[in-house]
Amino acid sequence: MPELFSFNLIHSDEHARAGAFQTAHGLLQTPVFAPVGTQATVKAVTPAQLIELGATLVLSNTYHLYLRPGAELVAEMGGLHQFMQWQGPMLTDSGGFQVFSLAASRKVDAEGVTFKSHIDGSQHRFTPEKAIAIEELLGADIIMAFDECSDPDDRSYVEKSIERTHVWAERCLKAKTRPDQALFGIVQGGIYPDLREKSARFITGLDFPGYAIGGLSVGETKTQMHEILDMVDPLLPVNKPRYLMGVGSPEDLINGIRRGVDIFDCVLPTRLARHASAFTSQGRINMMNAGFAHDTEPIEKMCGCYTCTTFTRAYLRHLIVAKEMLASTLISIHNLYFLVHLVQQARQAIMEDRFQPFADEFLAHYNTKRK
RNA sequence: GUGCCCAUAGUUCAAUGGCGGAACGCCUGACUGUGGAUCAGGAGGUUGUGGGUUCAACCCCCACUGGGCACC
Repeated sequence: MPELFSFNLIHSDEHARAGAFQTAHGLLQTPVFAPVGTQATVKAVTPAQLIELGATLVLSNTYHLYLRPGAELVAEMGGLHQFMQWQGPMLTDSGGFQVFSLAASRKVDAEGVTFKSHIDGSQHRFTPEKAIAIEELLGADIIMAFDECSDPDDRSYVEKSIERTHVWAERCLKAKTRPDQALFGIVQGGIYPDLREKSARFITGLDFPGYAIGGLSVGETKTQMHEILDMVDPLLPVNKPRYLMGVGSPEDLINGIRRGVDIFDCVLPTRLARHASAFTSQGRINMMNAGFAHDTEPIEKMCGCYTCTTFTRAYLRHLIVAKEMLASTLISIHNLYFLVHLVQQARQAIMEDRFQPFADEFLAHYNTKRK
């Protein structure tokens, strides 16, 4: 068994990488897409279904689990793996993003963030030390540093924000005590290349077993995202995994892998599924559309997922219109399978030195909505 | 059989003589380190039918059709 947290870069095809990251719950083949299970569940999907559709890494969330049911309770139940019955590699976000995107109100200072719960309005405070303590109680294999994800467009704020994030990163490292969890540092800097470079140099100067790129896919354009990824890529060490947080769409995964990203997570496939939108190789389709009422085809003909090998579009549309919860489950299974397999195919293409044509062909057929 | 009431968008209802609206539903779209939340846009009307009064009728009058209630 490889040393814990070792990253074996198995093969590269230009910037695209195929690797393997050793966690306490198994060897993680990269690139990899992680379904998001915010509240210790990937919404509408059971762990058995996650395994069947090919998921290998699941993300869960510090902010939510701290508020409900409480990190101590999860620890009492034997930790997050045992609690939610996911025995594979798991990752927890630090709560940095959620404090900024969900909390009713918040006050940031040099030491941490005071915020109000979106559930009951109660007041709480996260510091780097507190976030790490919670993540240690939860017990995921990869834990994230407590960072500030600010408005990517506000330069003067981003300047102050990355300074805070950098100090907090050091404090997270110092606060960490468990040897079986890999703490990843997070590069911030909004849409500003010079700030991204500054952040990347600082964060990679600290000894993390992996690095994340945060603060993207929060409203910037695709072009801006690609620019940042292109310039951050050479600043990150080749022998450690890179995690692009919160991304993404099928085209974002391909474009991220092309720029050296190893790990992705995103709520998109499951959220879209709950709103009846399904991925296909041609682009997204809305399964609620009246045109599918009599459609005897599966969502996608060549798809090997449980949903596509079993059910028609007409049936799925019926479930959606009737507001049956099975609709969410079946489309979630399809969307997750689609992304997990897209990334697995990308990995295979990298191994065989044909990633660029693979990526070009996929992007040529996939109808992208957002530019 | 007699009397009274009612009939407006797919549905439930507004509009009382002066440009026919709302809610829900329906049809589209959005959603990126998750609020199964939500948001945005669109279509939809010979105002039950036929007459009449009026410059002008969903609105007033008459008949008819259909529905409801009460009494025989």
